[in-house]
Amino acid sequence: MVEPTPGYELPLQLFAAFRAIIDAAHADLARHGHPDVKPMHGFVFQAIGTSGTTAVELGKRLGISKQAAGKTIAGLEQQGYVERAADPGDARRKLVRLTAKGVDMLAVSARSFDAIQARWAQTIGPERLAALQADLRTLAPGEVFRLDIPGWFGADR
Amino acid sequence: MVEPTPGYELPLQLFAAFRAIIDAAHADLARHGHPDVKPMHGFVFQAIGTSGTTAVELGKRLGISKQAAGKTIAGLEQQGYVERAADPGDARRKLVRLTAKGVDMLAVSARSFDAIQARWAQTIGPERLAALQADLRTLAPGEVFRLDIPGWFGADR
DNA sequence: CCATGATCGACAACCTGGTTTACTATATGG
DNA sequence: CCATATAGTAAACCAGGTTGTCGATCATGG
Repeated sequence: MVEPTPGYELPLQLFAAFRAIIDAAHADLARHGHPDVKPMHGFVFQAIGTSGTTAVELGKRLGISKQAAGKTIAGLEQQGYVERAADPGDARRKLVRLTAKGVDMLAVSARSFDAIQARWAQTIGPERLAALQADLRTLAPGEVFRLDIPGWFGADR
Repeated sequence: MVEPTPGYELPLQLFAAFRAIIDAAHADLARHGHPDVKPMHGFVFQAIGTSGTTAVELGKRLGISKQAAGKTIAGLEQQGYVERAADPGDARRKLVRLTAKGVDMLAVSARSFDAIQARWAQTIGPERLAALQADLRTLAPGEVFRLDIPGWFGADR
């Protein structure tokens, strides 16, 4: 058995695992008062962080245009997860910060991710999970997380 | 150090690894005569397979509506990757099959995925990679691969 | 001190891909 | 022979991303 699996299975497995985590986390979120957040939003909140940011900065962190970041912020503002305030030191900028609701969502999702990780550690053993993560770090060295999934996946150009 | 990484890193690592593979494969494809295929298309080709399928069947396999499948097929047909023919046994159905170009693309991508897998095996060691794949299979047991990434990622639940 | 250039946020037009709803054509079974 | 189910297509719409543009506001160099 030199070649147990065809090479195309590896990316599928990676993605299935990714999706399994995200789905589990969002099932958790729905159960804890955040039924309307989309998978994307979690990453946006993470990128905003507790100290706030601006549209341009958010765009850079997520690897999308500032316009796209602005649209996302507008949507999140309407849902009550973030709020915008003028920057006292620079009238061009608008500070984007998480509301209490946004902070709560971030806390719930952090707990959820930790719980999932713990469950996985229990399933395959903590040392196996640690090895898995170490190997992933080696193979896909830590780049910034980029959020342009739809465009990346579907558009090439 | 009981908890070396916060739980939210795990999905990010998984996705980064997934993306690294896909990007490498498509760089390969671009170098071998298929510069205009998008990440999505590879999965579509895989779902069509060498024996062909229909729009409805394709939609089921990819977890998207038959209309979306039809649109994708139309695009691929225009690019010369698939062709449609009437089903002699059922005048409602239209058989979708890969053209020679489509088959070639599938072959190139298969070779590419194998090469990437081999490279990874070399990097972390074959037994580590085997362990990684075995663990992923355990943690995200083999579901059907679903292609509705854009909608899934961005749609509410 | 001010002109020039860079930066921030917003708007508009457009693209891709997905969804729902609706309709036609063809099978199939009571 | 008719009722129902299925295959494919089209239209209208939505979400999210992109580029291009613009006004307002800094920052800097002459």
